[in-house]
Amino acid sequence: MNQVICTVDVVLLTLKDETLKVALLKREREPFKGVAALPGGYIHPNEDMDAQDAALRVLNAKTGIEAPYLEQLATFSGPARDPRGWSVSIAYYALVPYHIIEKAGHPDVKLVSVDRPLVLPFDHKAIVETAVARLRGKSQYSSLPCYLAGDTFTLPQLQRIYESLMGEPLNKVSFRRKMTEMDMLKPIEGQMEAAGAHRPAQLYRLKPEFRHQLQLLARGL
Amino acid sequence: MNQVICTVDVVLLTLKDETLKVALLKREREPFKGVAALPGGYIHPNEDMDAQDAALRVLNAKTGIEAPYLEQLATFSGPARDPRGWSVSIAYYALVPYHIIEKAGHPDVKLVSVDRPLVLPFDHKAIVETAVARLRGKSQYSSLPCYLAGDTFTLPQLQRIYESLMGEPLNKVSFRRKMTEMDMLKPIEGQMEAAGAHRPAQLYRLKPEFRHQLQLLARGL
DNA sequence: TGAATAGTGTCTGTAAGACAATATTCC
DNA sequence: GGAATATTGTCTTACAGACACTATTCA
Repeated sequence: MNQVICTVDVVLLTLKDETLKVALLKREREPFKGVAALPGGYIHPNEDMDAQDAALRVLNAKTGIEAPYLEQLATFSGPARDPRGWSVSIAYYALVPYHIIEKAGHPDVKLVSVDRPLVLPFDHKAIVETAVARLRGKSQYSSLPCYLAGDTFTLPQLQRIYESLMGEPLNKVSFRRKMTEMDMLKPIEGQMEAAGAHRPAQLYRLKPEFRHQLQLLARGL
Repeated sequence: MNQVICTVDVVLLTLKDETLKVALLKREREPFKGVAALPGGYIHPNEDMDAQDAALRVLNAKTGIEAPYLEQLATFSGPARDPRGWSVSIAYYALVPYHIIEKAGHPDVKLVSVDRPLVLPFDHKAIVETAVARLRGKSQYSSLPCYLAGDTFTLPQLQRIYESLMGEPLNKVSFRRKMTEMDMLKPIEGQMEAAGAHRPAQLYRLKPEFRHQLQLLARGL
C-alpha cells in the first residue's frame, strides 16, 4: 500500500589544498553499478535507531570514518530520482578534516572539487549542491568551519579555512574579534613551530562543549 | 526487507492576536484516534510527485487550505515515534495569514498557542518546536514573516508581526530601513483608512518575485 | 485644536574594516 | 640584523538604535 524506498545519503565534505571536496565512491551494485556516487544505502530498521544512525553506519561501512560532524541536510523524494521506484533519501552532510580521510585510507574514496561540474547518478548533484550551499551559508555566521580543521589549529589556519569556504579574503582583525567573541577556542600551552622563519602562532582547540554544538554569531562573519 | 512507514506531517502556523498558533486536528483513525495532532498522512506514490506534493495534498484534504507558503522542515525517524513501526516523517511547515484559515472554515481545525505546553501524540511536540525555532530564527534575517501577513499590509502591521515572532519590540526607524533595503515591497495607490483618528498608513504588497522566494538580509533583523 | 498614529531627519554609540606598529622566530 | 608571519593598537567608516520632529487623519 505504501511502497516507498527509504534510503540515506551522505555528503562527506573536506578541505584539501584550500578547495572544498566531496567524497565519492564507485557503486558496488545496481543501479549505476561502477559509477561514482555519494555513499548511501537503505535504512535498516532492525539496527538503526533513526536515520542519522543509518547515515553514520553507512558512512563508516563505506569509508571507515567514525564520529564525524554530521547534520541532517534535507530529504529528497519522488518517483524518478531512483530507477527502482518512488524513493525517499534523507540526506546528511558530514565535515571532516582531510587528514582523517587520509588516515582512514579507504582506496575507493575519491575526492572531487565541488566547484567543478559534477556528473552524478540519481539526484546526487542536487544533493551535493544543497550541502555546499548550506555549508557556505552557515559559515558566514557560525563555527561550522571549525569541523574542517584538525583537533588543534592556529587562528591563521582557521581564517584560511573560512576564506576558502567563503571564497573571499577576510579582515584579520575582525576575524579575530569574532573568534574571541564566540568564546569557543581554548589556547594550548605549546606553540606552533610552523612554516619556518617567523613568529610561531598560538595553537587552539575547540572547547569541549562546542565539540558537537555550533556557536552562532548574532551579526554574521 | 525495508519495511519503513513513510509519512508527511505539516506544521501549519499562523498569527492570531499577536500570538503564534499551530493548527491541530483530531485524528480520524488509529493510532491515537480522536487525539489532536498535526495534519499528516502517508505518501501516495501513485499521485504525489514528491514529499512536498504529498504535504500540500494532505494539508488541503484536511484543512481546505491551498497554496500556502510551505517549506521542508526536517525529517523525523525511528522505531518508537509511531506505534505502527519504524517510521519516517518528512515534516513541513506552512505559514498562512489567519483570515485564510478562518475563511477555509474547517470545523475540526483547532488553533493552539505554541508557547503553551503542548501534549501531542507521536513526536509531534518535537516537530512543532523545531518548526517554531526555525520560523523565529529565520525571522531575524529574512522576509519569512511576510507570509503571515495578508495580501496587503502596512509597515506598522508588518512590524507588529515581526515583533510578535521575535518576542521583543523593534526599532521603528531600523525596521523601515531594513524593509526598504530588502526592496521587496511595492506601495499600493490607495491608503489604509484604519484604526480611526490618526494618519492612515501606506498599504504595501509583496513584489511578485518574492511571492514564494525569501529575501535575506546580510546583517540580520 | 487635540489626540493618535504614520512617516522622516538627525544624532550618537557601536561594530567592522583599513592601516600600521610591535612581537617573535629562523637564518 | 633581515625576512617572514603572528598579534595587537588605533583610526576611520558604516550601520543600528534613540530621540524627536513633522504629517495626516478624526472627533
